[in-house]
Amino acid sequence: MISTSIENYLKCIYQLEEQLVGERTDSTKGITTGAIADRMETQAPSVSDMLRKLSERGWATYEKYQGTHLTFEGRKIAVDILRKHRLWEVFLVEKLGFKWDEVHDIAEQLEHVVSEDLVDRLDAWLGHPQFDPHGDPIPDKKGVMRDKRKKKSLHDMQSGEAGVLVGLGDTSDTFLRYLDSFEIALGTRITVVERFEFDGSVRVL
Amino acid sequence: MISTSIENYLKCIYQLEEQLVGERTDSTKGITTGAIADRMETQAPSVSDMLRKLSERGWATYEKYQGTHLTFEGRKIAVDILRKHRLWEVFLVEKLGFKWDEVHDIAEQLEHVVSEDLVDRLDAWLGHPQFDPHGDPIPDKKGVMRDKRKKKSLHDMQSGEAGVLVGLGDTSDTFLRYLDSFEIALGTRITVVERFEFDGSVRVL
DNA sequence: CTGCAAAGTTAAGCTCTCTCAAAAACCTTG
DNA sequence: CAAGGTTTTTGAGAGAGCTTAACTTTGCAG
Repeated sequence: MISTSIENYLKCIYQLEEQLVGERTDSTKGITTGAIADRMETQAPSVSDMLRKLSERGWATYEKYQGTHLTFEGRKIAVDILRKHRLWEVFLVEKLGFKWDEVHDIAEQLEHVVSEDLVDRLDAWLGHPQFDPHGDPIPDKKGVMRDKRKKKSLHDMQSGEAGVLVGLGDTSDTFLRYLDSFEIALGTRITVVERFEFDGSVRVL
Repeated sequence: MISTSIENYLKCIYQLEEQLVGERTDSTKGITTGAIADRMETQAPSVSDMLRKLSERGWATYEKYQGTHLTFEGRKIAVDILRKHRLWEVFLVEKLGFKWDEVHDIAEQLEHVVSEDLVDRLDAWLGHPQFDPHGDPIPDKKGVMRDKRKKKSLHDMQSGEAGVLVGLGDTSDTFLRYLDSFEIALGTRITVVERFEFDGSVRVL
């Protein structure tokens, strides 16, 4: 039996690893205890404890002071949780009419419901959606994400360049509501008007 | 914060109390520790522990060796869980196409998801259903069940009497599958053909 | 290359919920 | 109405997951 807590740790580590892919990094060291503790809003000792347990169970590699990496098995579990999370988000927004900034906490609970049959049916009934309401790709049953869109970060765009918003780096409620207030949503066409080099922010249209 | 465990105990006690209403009973003693332990498939000491905790929190009355009764507050929580359980069952059967004997375990998990908004939207989206797939009434937001049908137990029917199946006493998977094998479902018209007094069973058509 | 601050780990202890064993209360029956 | 059997409670303890405090390792700055 995999506890909810373990599922959350695996998901967290997975997402931190994903995040690193985008950044230039040495990656000699794994995901650090501190990074995990920050993201999970818990204390470092809890993380140390859990990392030991995860490596005992074969879901993560872990050497003291060296951080952690998910194993293949661990990644499989994490991706499955992510799949459930994002499918439920689609359900909440498309069927129940929630706004995209309201669904995270609920999906966080629903993602831990255990039933392969349920997930399969939900997926099929929703029409095998490829992206969740925040534009994040939804892995298929085998854990494969087919993200066919060419994504480009706003920071890497030049003045005058245009594109369509397909995803977000920060999906916090406050940021989502901030975007809502400008009527910016997934699918909104955006043109970069001005770049402020001093802090990397941009003004868009 | 109400734990999943507490929710399950409250629901269990509620259902045992409901069950007693139908039976002629002295009811001087409350719901017994043993009955709860049986139904929850746990040990009696766990139940004693929990009853103490429930009464401390004001959700049940409890005197040693005298069994327990839910307070008004406790009953409110139990009914709310039941509402969620049954709404999710409707969802699983009507939207995702599960069979009525497959949904119990999943609903058992979904019922613990916490979000008032979610339940309200689910209820509205399903069209405020009055009954779950097993024919049990779904309480409204205020906890009121409006079960307008006149129910009669099979055991109380005479030979030759007919009626429509609207609910079940036993909703175990095995019993539901047994009924399925005879193509008996909610809404099926049933006529009592024969009564076997020796064990109270009946043959129906 | 050394010393010190930051990061990480170990240790001790808390809560929750469970179990098994033993003691206590209850109740039925002769 | 007492004796025995059943039910319930108490007690001791385990495992998961958390916290704080104390200690260790790391790695950067001088």
